[in-house]
Amino acid sequence: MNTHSHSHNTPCELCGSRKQSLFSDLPETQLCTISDHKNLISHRKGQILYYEGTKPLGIFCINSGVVKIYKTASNGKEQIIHLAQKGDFLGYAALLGEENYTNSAMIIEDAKICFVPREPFLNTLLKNTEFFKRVTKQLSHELGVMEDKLTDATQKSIRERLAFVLLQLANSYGVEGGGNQKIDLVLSREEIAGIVGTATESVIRLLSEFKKDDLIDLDGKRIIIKDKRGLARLSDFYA
Amino acid sequence: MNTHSHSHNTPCELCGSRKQSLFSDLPETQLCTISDHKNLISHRKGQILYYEGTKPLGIFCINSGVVKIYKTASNGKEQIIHLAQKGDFLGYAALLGEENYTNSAMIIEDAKICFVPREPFLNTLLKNTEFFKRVTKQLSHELGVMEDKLTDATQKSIRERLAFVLLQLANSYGVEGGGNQKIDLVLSREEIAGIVGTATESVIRLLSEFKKDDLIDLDGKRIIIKDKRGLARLSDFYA
DNA sequence: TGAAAAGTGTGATATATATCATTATTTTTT
DNA sequence: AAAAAATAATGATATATATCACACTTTTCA
Repeated sequence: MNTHSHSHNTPCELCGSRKQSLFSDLPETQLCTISDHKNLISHRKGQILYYEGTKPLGIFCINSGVVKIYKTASNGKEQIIHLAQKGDFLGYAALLGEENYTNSAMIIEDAKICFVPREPFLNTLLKNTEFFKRVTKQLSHELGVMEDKLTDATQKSIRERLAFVLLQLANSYGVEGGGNQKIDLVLSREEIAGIVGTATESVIRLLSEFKKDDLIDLDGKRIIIKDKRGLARLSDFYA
Repeated sequence: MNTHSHSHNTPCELCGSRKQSLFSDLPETQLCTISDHKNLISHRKGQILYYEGTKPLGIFCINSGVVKIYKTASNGKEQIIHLAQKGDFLGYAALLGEENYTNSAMIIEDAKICFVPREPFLNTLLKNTEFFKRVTKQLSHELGVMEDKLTDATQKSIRERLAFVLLQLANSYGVEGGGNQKIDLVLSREEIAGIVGTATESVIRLLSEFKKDDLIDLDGKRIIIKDKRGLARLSDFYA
């Protein structure tokens, strides 16, 4: 390993996104094991991290950028399962499930991502039960989230779901400005449709409807949330 | 513990459904720990095992019978997440996720179910890494299944989904008879609607349409699969 | 055993959303 | 900077499915 690649390959101990990740509580020695084997790679928007149906060789830990996790349905449309960002782990479910990837991952905002090979990851998991528990806890949590998504998908209208998705995006990617919140993430209308689970045209139409109703504003691809409460009412999400 | 309850409380070592469960590879001593703390309870159809939002105190292992795992949507309708049967574990995701139950569980076919309290279960998990891995593997697998369900829910029609659900039910609960397969499980039309994620009337209408098209036959609540291939074609499920 | 309740089946109707077609706009490429 | 490609927007249309209303049947239970 040369000096150059080292300078790009910050050790986990010093990694800023570690604190937000499942690695946050790992003791020094185990962190070093991970760190020694990991490999930081820069990815440009549009690149594929892995494909559904292929064999996982390790896990990915996002240092910066945004990744969409999606499935391609039999009609060719993409269902986006979730958007992963800084600190998120990718691909560990497939690894732990001893299955091929059940989904694909594509970079949607330029990203730096560490790859940790199977062995050091699994070894650390087995050596450190607390860490194992933490990973399992995350897995269980994601299962609960998926149950919510399924229920919403079958029982709510597209309008409700879109309003809800906008609120979630604002939560995760919102930046303040002029009293409003702007969703600071470039998503095509087609991708928004993939998150909601609907047709692109429906998203376009509903967005302009929301704009007409002063719930949002459109600034090119960016969406500005003007009336959070109104969207929440629309999304049927109280509680 | 008196003789009576003992006779009802077969030790795990002798339990017939154990072989199909996550407990199947547990060594004798650990199995005894579980066995000593478990409690077998008989449940009648309609009884609730646990409610969404409550705290899990242990896990359930189904010895016989069928349990529906469901969520109640904001419109009051039930989304059935899955049907659990002999050998299935229930509630471990909530336990491992250290969260309240994210769903509810109701008996839909008279059942005998063992309850294993939190502590012996978690202790065994931590003592036996192989067992822990196996549970985690199952969890990961379920996550993949949920991704499929979400994608189907957003991208397939109700007709396609109903056809697919019938095939799955035939797989899990089918009994041979007269060359055809009969789904040997009593589900109300409303419950089928809850699995598919649609309105009860739509299920009723589509079922009679399937019958008209000679894909199925209706014998009261039971459904007889006459043309598996036809249903598969309809469900858009090749591969 | 008979009344009440729950579940099933059918019809009429409304409507949200998918689909197809076309134009306008933005982004990318050369 | 022009050309090509991709994306966004809008309109017209079709239709699957939800919803409401009511009759019929089966199950529950008092």
